[in-house]
Amino acid sequence: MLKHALLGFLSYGPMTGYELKQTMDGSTSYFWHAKQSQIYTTLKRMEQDGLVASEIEPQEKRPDRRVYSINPAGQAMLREWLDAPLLELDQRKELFLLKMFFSASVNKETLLTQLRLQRDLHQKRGEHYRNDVANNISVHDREGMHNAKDLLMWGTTLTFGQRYEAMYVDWLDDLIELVETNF
Amino acid sequence: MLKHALLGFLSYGPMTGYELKQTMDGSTSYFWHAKQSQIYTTLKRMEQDGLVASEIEPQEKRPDRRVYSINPAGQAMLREWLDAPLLELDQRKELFLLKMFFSASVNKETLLTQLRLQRDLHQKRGEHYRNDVANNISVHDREGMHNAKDLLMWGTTLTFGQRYEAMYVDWLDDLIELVETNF
DNA sequence: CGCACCATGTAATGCGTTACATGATTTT
DNA sequence: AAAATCATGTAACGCATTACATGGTGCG
Repeated sequence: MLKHALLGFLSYGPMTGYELKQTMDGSTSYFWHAKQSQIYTTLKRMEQDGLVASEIEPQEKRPDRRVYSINPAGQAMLREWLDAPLLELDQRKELFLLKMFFSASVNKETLLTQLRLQRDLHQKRGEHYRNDVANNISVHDREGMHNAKDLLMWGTTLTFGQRYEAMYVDWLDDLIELVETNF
Repeated sequence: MLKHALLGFLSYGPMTGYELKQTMDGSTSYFWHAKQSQIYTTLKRMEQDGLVASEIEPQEKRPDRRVYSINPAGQAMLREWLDAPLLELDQRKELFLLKMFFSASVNKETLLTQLRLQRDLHQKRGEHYRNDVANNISVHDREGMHNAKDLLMWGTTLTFGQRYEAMYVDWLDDLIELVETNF
């Protein structure tokens, strides 16, 4: 749920909706993302529910900023969420696998085109993690605003992303070979 | 989208909403699932849109069955969907990773409990794929109603599921060790 | 006797996306 | 001169979940 992600980020310090969007895009985006519009509406609702507070910070030459900060109720909810174990795995949805499941009747070349494109996309995303995201984390490191545990947890989710993409590419390579010889 | 999954299954032959739910649970559920209620409402909408047709099959001692079959418009839509390549990766959402991202402040033992539980769940799901789902596919094999290509594609999605769970368990093992020594 | 299975659906709510709406400043 | 960035939001729509509602059959 977006609410928890926003509480998590706001626990590091006050931020605007705009900044939250950017921060998410540069960190959790490969396992949690949201559109600008959803962030704004969710923050508004969270304020009504007393989880966060906002203050308008006037600016010249730039639109005014609405800066949100977490308040005690929000902090309590974040803590509760973090402490509660996930008792069940969420069922995933992977459109590409669904397509493959039903693709026996697809023309060989059409299928190979799709598989190679998909391979390319996962390859690129894997590289993106190794470069951009890793870089982003080390920037926060140098800022010295976060402790070693934070960096460990951020790094570990990044590792997950890399391994996931590597596994995906391997699987696609195997499937491409299978289709080339068996279709 | 559920619509495509339903069209895919109905392309194998007519089925009721109830049977579609069961079939999905026993095959695509680890990359595409739906609740009974959603299946019924979606089928209804698809019939209004002219993608499928339904006929009521009266039964004694059992509630009447509403049997759906795919019609030409549905077949065309399925074909179109299968032939169109996915140009972008869908952004995933993985609640557990989000939690880990913000878990630096969580108590060591609480965190380890969560990690071990999660490891257990993924381990079990991996086994489930190796047993139940694989078995399900070989049943369809013996029925002789599907060709070699179908079985190849079904098997390959199953392989994906197994590798995914194996990767997940490995990652959790590494993280557990990291937390044990560094927290 | 109780539980699982067969079999269908509707209503309310929640989460998320797309489209709409504005407009100045800074970078290429 | 055009595009990206800064900065905010609302409205309509779509997909999915949860809860509600019903009731007979078969098995242990």
